[in-house]
Amino acid sequence: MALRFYNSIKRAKEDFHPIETGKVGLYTCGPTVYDTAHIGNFRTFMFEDLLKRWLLHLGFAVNHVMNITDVDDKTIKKAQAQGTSLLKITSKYTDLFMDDLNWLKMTPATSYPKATNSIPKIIEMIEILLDKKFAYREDDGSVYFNIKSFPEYGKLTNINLESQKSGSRIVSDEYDKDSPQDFALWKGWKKEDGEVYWDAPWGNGRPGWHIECSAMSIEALGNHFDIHCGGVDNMFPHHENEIAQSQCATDKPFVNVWLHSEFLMVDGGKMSKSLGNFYCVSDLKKIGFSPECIRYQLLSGHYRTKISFSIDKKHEGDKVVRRISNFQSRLNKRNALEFADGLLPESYQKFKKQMNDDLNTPKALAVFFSWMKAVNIKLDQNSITEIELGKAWEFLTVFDSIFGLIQNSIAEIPAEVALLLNKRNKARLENKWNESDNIRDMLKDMGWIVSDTSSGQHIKKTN
RNA sequence: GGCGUCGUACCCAAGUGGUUUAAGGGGCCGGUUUGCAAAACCGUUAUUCGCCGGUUCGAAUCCGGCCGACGCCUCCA
Repeated sequence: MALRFYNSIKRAKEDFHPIETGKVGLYTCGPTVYDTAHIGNFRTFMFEDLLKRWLLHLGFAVNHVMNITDVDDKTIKKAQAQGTSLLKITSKYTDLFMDDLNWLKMTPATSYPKATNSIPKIIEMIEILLDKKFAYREDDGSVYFNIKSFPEYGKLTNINLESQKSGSRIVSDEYDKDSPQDFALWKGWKKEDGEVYWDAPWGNGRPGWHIECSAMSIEALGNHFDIHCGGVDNMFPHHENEIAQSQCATDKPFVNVWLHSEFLMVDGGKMSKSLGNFYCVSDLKKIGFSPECIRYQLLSGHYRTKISFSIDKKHEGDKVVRRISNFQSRLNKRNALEFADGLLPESYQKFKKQMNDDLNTPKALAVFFSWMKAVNIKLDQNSITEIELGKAWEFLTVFDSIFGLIQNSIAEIPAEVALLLNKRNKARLENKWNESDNIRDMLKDMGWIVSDTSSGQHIKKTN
């Protein structure tokens, strides 16, 4: 089955054809680094990572660009509140973001351009828009995009401007605009901005809310590229505005495929900073979540449906991760790797079909689990052939290169714990069950759970 | 007010007209294994898809109505 995606702007699934054969230009809206990202933010980044991993698996050369928005109202406000520089704030939260990405086993983007490094391109684009009369200047040095000049405005989100309710934003807006829905390309310098400004032909100031994504994506991927991703909340106005300013500036179609991931819900509502109902990676780490467990929770629902995140589901993810990891060690014990020669089992074709169908991860996982069960039965019955072992190893390897659920990091075991384990092992060999059980209790009090498996003692940290 | 999504077992979650007399995961229960415990492995678990009506030879899947949940329209993944 051909690779298909649900293209938001078409509101339908369509076959994917890259502009340049074998290559994909992928732009994913990155974080605004004013605070720690929460797990809802990472749902989107995880989806984008999955998309990239799948494209890579299919053999595409992917140029993945994720921007870092390091100047806007919030970053400036935060820097002022903390009495520090914008750079200090943004580099702190950029570092934290990268640490979290890494911990969650996300594969790095090809590049992470920063808004503050793209000012020349931003200015260049605004100048073009001014020249072409798509934009206009105001007395305070700001520049606005005139949305009435772009007939296609609203195409992505099916928005009819006349029917929109006048929101509070318009009332409270401190800038002058011809039409309330026009958006800022450039915000003229104000006292509150302090040191934060750049020179532009029409006056000092800083980029508006959306232009940086257009500038960075076009700079890195060209005027017209394949895929642009983000969360559904970015559709309006962010992506709508990107389309308007980009197409008016370049006279080219901007993006072929728009992919939007749904929200992560918590307690029946969307997880968000403003509602205060969010978990950060560090919160989850503290209560014992592994990256694999989080990956499972975020990837086990389809990216276009709302999924609920819950602490109660930790057990579910843990168990799945354990089963798959255990499956790997079962295969390992049979030296499956030695028989692997690139052949894949039939189930892989089903798996591929599901992934190709708009990244249907729930179905792909179902295919994988059914297959794993069948192989487990053969392993139990000792009726598996060497060819099958090799194929199993290959499929498991492919599977994990996409989902990243196998836990191979063995926790650091403190010396005192290792000592007790040794002691217990000795006792067991001498059938001293009382001593063995006592040591197990001691370890439990210290926060370690020991299990006796056919391959010896297995130790795991409790939460 | 405008635009849009969803309602499937105890929980999560696929399936959008017949190959589904509804995937997969968790939980529960049962079995295998085991010094014990845990883990692992296997099996069982919805005649039914929010409610009502309609279309059809045939509907969870299409249409209409009702009820309920959620999202966007304002910075937000």
